[in-house]
Amino acid sequence: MKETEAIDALSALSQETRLRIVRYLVGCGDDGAAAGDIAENVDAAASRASFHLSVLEQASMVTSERQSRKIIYKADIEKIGSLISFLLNDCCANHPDIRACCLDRNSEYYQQPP
Amino acid sequence: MKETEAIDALSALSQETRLRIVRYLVGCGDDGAAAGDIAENVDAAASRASFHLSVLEQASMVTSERQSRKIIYKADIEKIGSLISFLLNDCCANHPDIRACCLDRNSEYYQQPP
DNA sequence: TTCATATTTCAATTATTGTTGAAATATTGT
DNA sequence: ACAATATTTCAACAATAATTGAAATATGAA
Repeated sequence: MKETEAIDALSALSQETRLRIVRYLVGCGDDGAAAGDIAENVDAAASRASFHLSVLEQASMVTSERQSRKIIYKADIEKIGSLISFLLNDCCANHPDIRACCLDRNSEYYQQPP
Repeated sequence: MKETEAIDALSALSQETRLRIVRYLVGCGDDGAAAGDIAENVDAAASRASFHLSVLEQASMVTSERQSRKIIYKADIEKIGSLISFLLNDCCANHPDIRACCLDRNSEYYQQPP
């Protein structure tokens, strides 16, 4: 992920309504959710949700696809991961103390350091 | 880290000059760098660097302390880690695919999942 | 005290972002 | 074709953020 993409992504996530949308969509998993459903769940007018969804899509944090009348949005898990990777590696030079903060001791990926 | 703090942190990092400042300060490690040194290194006027440093400090991404004439800024490694934790855990519900993106296979903490 | 250095604060300006409701577009069912 | 549903686009406005250069503040040295 390039710096400009990362800035767009960070900027997209730095807004309450949009952060709520992402949280909701991550929870929806691969089913995603329709724009109207999202608007209702984050308690925003349709036009407002639509605007914020377009910002998130611009920043590649979500994808959209029309399914008959509805437009289904999904969190773009890989791109969100890339952003976190960017923060860890590019931006923070893979700093070991920053990395340590992020490891979840309950994750199956975690191993006590030697 | 609370949502409002996370939004402040994301917002602070979503700006080119500020991202450069953080990158530079992470590179400076525990020595930190003086405001003037930072301004020069990110190629910004003193007042502009000062403004952006205050935004970063507000958001707890950096700390400052006066050392005689100079004001030394340091990256707040722990808080930056908390932000990444927030993205991984709170915001993204500890989604395994997002977490996988972020784990560095060369890290001593990494273990192949069972 | 006076001067030089380091940094911040301020006001003015410009640029970007967010909100609202109404109108426009796209799709489906009758 | 018409009506109903789902969503986006638009224009107007309000709010926030960024840049600039000049002036103010703090520190240390002669």
